[in-house]
Amino acid sequence: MLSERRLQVLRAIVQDYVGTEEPVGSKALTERHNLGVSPATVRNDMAALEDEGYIAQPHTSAGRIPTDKGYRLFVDKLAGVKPMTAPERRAIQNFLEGAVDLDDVVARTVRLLAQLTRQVAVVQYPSLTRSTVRHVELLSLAPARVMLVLITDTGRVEQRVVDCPAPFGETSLADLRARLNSRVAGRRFTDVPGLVEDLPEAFEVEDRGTVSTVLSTLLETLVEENEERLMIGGTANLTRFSHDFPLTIRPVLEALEEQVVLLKLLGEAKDPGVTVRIGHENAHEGLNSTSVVSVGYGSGGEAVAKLGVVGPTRMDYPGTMGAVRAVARYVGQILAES
Amino acid sequence: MLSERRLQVLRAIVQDYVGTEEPVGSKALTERHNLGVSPATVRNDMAALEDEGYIAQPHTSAGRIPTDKGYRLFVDKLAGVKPMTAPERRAIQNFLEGAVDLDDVVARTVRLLAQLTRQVAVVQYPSLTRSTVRHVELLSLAPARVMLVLITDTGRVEQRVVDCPAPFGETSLADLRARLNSRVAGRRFTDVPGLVEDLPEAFEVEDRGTVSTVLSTLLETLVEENEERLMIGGTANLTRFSHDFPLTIRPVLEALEEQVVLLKLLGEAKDPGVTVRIGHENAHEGLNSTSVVSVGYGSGGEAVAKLGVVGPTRMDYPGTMGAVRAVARYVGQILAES
DNA sequence: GCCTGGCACTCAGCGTGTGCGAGTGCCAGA
DNA sequence: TCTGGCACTCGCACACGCTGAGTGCCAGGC
Repeated sequence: MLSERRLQVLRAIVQDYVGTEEPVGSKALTERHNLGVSPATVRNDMAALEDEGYIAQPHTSAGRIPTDKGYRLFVDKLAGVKPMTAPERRAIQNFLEGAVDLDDVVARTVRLLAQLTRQVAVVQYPSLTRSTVRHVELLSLAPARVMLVLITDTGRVEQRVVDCPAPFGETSLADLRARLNSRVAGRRFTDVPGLVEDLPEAFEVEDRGTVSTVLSTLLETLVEENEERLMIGGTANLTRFSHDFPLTIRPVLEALEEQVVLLKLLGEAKDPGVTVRIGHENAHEGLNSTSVVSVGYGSGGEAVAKLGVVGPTRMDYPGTMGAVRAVARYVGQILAES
Repeated sequence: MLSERRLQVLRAIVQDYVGTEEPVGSKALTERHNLGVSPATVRNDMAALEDEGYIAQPHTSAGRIPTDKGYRLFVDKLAGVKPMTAPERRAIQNFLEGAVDLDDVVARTVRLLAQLTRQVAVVQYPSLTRSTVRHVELLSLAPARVMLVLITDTGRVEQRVVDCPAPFGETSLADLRARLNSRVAGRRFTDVPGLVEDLPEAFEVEDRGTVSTVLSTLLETLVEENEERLMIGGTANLTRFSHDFPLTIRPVLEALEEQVVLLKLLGEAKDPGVTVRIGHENAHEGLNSTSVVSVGYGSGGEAVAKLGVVGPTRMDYPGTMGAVRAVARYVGQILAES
């Protein structure tokens, strides 16, 4: 177990390193933080911290920098979440309130997060697993062609064109529309399959094929929608660090282009609160020199999707976590209102 | 007017520079291209080309590199468009044919372009100015709340929630839906305003306010939709050139995040064919060291939107133009089919 | 037992100096 | 008009030495 002072030293190292972006030595530490001890003592503490793997030297005769493990300890034990100031909170709220539709909410959130944290922002579209169906609309495009429009309570609209096995009359269509809505409107996506199972039986034999086709398309859409989309922004912020890790920017950009990677990244975070994954804790290789700060957000109490930022391991964790948490809260509010 | 040989020399310089990314000298030129003259002669030609502003020296005692003006001449007079090979064309077609909806088409196109050209790809969503309305759907969410869903022939779906000034009954809603669709279905966006102008008059006085509100929201949506969205990909390719212009990557990334800038960029290209904007020809400062190759695409003969790539001025113009043109063609085909 | 000051050591970074070589411009001759 | 030759320029790579920040270790003090 590390002594209290050694933890202080580690905290000071992390803070200084995040600020200066340069390895920090024992003398500088005692000067900038009043630890009440001499550099020599700090050196001993540093040696101990290095033995334990919390800090490392880039090369002999250089200062120390925190390791992933050091950051982890810092985040877990040494630093809290820095709350946003009241003006900042107001600014967030104002900015988000101008949104006109879901796309706009997500786009604004991305820009906001990127600006606040000066890092790369990633926002997942609200998921539909927890969502409910607001309305299902069926339109006849041609005798044997139906357009299916699904409207969710999160404001998403999805459409599919269905080719029917047989012509389908307007009255049958209206009938199906009415029956469908009375059963699934207001219900959760996950419940829909069970609710419509026996629906074809209510129709004439010649229409049953079409009804089944429409229903299976609907179920398909529900599932597909679950494969989330996401939006990303602020990649220009990556270049702020390019002088430190110019060769790392490449794989990071590549990873950020792979939606699958990002979805996994966000998905891994299971905590109810803000989750931080540091350096090698990220499964994806290209992101081994970055940290991901993410959190779930949702319209009710429940999280329906995630958002977060990607930045260098050397980031201002308390501030970033505060910003991410605050943005998530306000996005949740906005979604609940609309 | 430049002599034929001098044009040859310019072409050779551009080709070599694109290939090697290093300033090219007179000796290397005569060795790699059989121009039939000695390096000394080439030097004289180079001096002339430099006087005219087609090439420049990064510093004394270095080889020459093409200027923006040089590239311009190269693109206009010295190089054609390199057509795709048959296997490449097949690959493009196969890749695009797997798309399930409009989002998917655009997403695939971006990835395809980025891969083919190994540069940053930008694809504008198909514009709606030329589009027609397939269907307008109205749903009652609450007594004084209506959801408006607009479905276009390009497969786009847009929705807006309308707060009505007064409660609006189901029958009135059905009436409005029917009248609206009979007037605008199949019509062009631009024609819609004139077609619905007198529609409120057909309704009872107490409903007219609501009808007007719904109609103006519809018109708003049509206009807003015109403010195009776009998708971008392949930014990781920028890093391939970072060793040449490490300080330029920042403004480029920033410019690429500004949708407005990109839309302007694509919008500027007026030619029916492939348009190339080189270096300082781009209005935006951040893109002064890049070239933009763009082209319109559309489902019929008409171009409904644009797509293109952004890369360093030192790019393989014939190949890039070929790829851009080919992709645009196939995307047009796909859109026409669906 | 822990902290402190002192001391010798290490080593990245920086500025200077030097040689190399690619490339140039110019000129006289074919 | 082209060519070969020649002197010149200058960026680049490498070697060298210095400096200073930082370290580890140790003996002495509280």
